[in-house]
Amino acid sequence: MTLKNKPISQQQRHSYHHGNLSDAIKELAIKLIAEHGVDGFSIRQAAGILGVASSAVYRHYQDKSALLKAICEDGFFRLGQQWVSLIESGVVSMDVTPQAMSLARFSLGADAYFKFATENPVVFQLMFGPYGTGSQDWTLFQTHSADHPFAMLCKALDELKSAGVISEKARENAEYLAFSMIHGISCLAVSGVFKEMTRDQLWEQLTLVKANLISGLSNNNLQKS
Amino acid sequence: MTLKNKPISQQQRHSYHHGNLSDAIKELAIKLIAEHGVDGFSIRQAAGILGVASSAVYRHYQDKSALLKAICEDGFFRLGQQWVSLIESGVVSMDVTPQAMSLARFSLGADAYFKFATENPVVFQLMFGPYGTGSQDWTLFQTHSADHPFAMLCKALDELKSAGVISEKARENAEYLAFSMIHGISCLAVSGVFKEMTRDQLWEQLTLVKANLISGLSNNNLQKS
DNA sequence: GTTTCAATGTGATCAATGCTAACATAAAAT
DNA sequence: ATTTTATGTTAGCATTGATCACATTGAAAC
Repeated sequence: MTLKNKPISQQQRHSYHHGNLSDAIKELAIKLIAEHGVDGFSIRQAAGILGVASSAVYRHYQDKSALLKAICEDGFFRLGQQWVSLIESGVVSMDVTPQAMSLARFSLGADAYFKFATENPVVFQLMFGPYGTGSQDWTLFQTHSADHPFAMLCKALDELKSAGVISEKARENAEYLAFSMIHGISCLAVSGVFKEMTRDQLWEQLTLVKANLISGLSNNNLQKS
Repeated sequence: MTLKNKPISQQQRHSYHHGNLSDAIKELAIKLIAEHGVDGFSIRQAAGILGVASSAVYRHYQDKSALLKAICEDGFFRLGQQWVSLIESGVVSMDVTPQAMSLARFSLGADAYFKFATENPVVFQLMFGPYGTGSQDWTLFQTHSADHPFAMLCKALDELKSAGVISEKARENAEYLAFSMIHGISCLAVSGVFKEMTRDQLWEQLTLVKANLISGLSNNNLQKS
């Protein structure tokens, strides 16, 4: 996602060059996929809506899967951003214990993840589908960069350990455990399984998951099956 | 999935009628999707491999999405079957407490879910994708039937409650909590996020999830965030 | 046993799609 | 001003999903 941010142009362009086709097609693709599903989406149709020849798209993306993968990359980036911004926006009262602080920050991070998933269902599903983490070249889920969602989760868990909420032993291997749970509820919320729940009921389920996770981690009796 | 089970015929048929096209195309579709992705799969190619005109497929499925949905239906059915069979195969020693018994049965159920997902990644991803739970007509995830995976999960939780492993309060709303966790780990295992883990490491993660879930549920301190 | 008919498979065909190639234009670099 | 690079256009090919009229089969009805 570059910095130029022209909105999807209702106003038709009159110049030969579109000006921001690379971003515009990603934005439009998300909208169209939401309406007609991922394989109801065609580059030709999207290009037509943008008033551009379909072949122009191939100047920006090698093929259809490259376009979808780019959307996934944006998704991971935005998810990371929102995780940070929600955590930082939440730290207003300063007279809290380190324990409560680390818990609140962990909770807000999970909220950000869940919020992103439910507000961007198309992108979220793409991110963990064949064009995202399922794709061959493994650049999307590199956890090394500090602003990656997974790295943030690890950091939140570290804080819980430092604050003494969870033990050192519980901290080990807690990453994938916590990730599984937060991802699981987000996944189901987006998949249609929770179709009949209200928004509030969905968030209530997330609350249960978070509470259960922390409770289990602080108990630290992780005996084998 | 009907009962006739001709294997994918290497031996070419010589009769005008294929005999079991309806099943054969489903079986082949799963194989081809595993190789070339869901939108690299074409009815024409599959029909060609089966030595049949592509139009013949449309005698059995209204369109491509109907075929994929049928695969999802089979998936839910088989998952239910395997859940039952794994549970029942595991109950050999009879001199155990009801607590241990209910725990073991719950654990085996979760194992069956995870096993199905990792052994049938294509079907599992389809099941919770646009053609499965994400499809419009809501027949796939009707939890009413007793042999449905979700119904079995509920039953396993009931047993935990009856055996006194978890409290009545913990039992409330535990369905979606437990489902989220078991589904979450299965989902990630299949999505490619855990690409670098060995099979044993994957199962270790599942063990952690199960332990954390039970631990949290038996603590029952589900305070709101 | 013949007839009838529903189930299943065939071949031709259409519009839409992914993608490429050769060419055109604008913007940027020199 | 000229050249180069980025971006867009038109035409076109091969493949696909889907439908049509027609062919073949097997089994039920007679």
